[in-house]
Amino acid sequence: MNKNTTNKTLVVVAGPTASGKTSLAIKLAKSLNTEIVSADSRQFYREIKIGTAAPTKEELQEAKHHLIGNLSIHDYFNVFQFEQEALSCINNIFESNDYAVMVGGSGLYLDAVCNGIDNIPDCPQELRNQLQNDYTTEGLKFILDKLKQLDPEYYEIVDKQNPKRILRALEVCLVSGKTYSSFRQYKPKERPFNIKKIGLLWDRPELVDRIHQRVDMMLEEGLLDEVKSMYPHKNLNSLNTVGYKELFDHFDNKCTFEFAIEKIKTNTRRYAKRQMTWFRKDKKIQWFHPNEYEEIIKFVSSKD
RNA sequence: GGUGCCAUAGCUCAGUUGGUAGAGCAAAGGACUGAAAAUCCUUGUGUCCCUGGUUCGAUUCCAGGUGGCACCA
Repeated sequence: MNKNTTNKTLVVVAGPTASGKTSLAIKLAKSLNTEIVSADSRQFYREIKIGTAAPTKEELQEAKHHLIGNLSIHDYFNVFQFEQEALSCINNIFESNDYAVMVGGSGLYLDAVCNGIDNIPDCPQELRNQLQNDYTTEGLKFILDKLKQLDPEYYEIVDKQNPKRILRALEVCLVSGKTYSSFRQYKPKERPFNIKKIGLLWDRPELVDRIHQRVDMMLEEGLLDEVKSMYPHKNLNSLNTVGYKELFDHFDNKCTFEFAIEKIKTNTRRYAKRQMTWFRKDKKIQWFHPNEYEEIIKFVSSKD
């Protein structure tokens, strides 16, 4: 199906945390009479609703959401799986609808759906643990040298101070017997639908204010209890998340409660900043102030 | 009221034997293909409280002011 002949449109709502994505997505879904697919790398864990600012019960009733609370913190999940599942949701919605709404703040996840992501092999946990162990005991240079050997091409361009990048490349080389570079095609996948991207833009001081208020609100809603109940699982990746890791430190007596809360605010501000760094690069995003709803609707329903 | 100590970056503070300054934190900018709310990189931020004095030159020494803290009345 050609892009120009389809009348299906995926409306993407992007923006930093606390920018009002959830409520805009619901408004759009209601007015377009359609459903929402979440692209949030934390809100699909059902145990951590408060700290991830997942849509509330009431919000979920206003519009049908997909990929919210559909996983447990113990489940393994990755971007490639996300691409498949999100696409399948979107296609289902398009069977009875011309529009679908996708909302989320995880840039990599949004891009996986909009542009596709290369099919690079996954890695068994044992090998991953072993490589991680190599890194902790032998150091960065050791794994870097290994990568130089296995994939000299990627070695040239890899961020040599970022162990995660190096370890991922290594595991792919070892699992596949091919170079990591050979999988990295970056060939955009054609999607059988139009994509319209909306970005929510605030002045920085306004956004910072909203972030602080939201953290305070989370506390009122019972964040502390939620984090407490997650404490036994604090080493899971799904809980390496702003709002949780800081309070785990407090429970471990590494800092006071007040300090942990300040740290949550700081880390949320930084997270928002990183999100903006990612989104700014995407020239297809049309930026709006969140109260420009008329303009947003006009943009969504415009022909091009 | 008296005495002592302090006043330097947004914050906490270091420093300059007199040649206009630097750490941590915060902040800003950036990278990013299966753990991405993760992980990683870069970069500053200044009437050195004010006024006068000494000096070629004062943020640094001296005096006075102002503000803060402590102690004594």
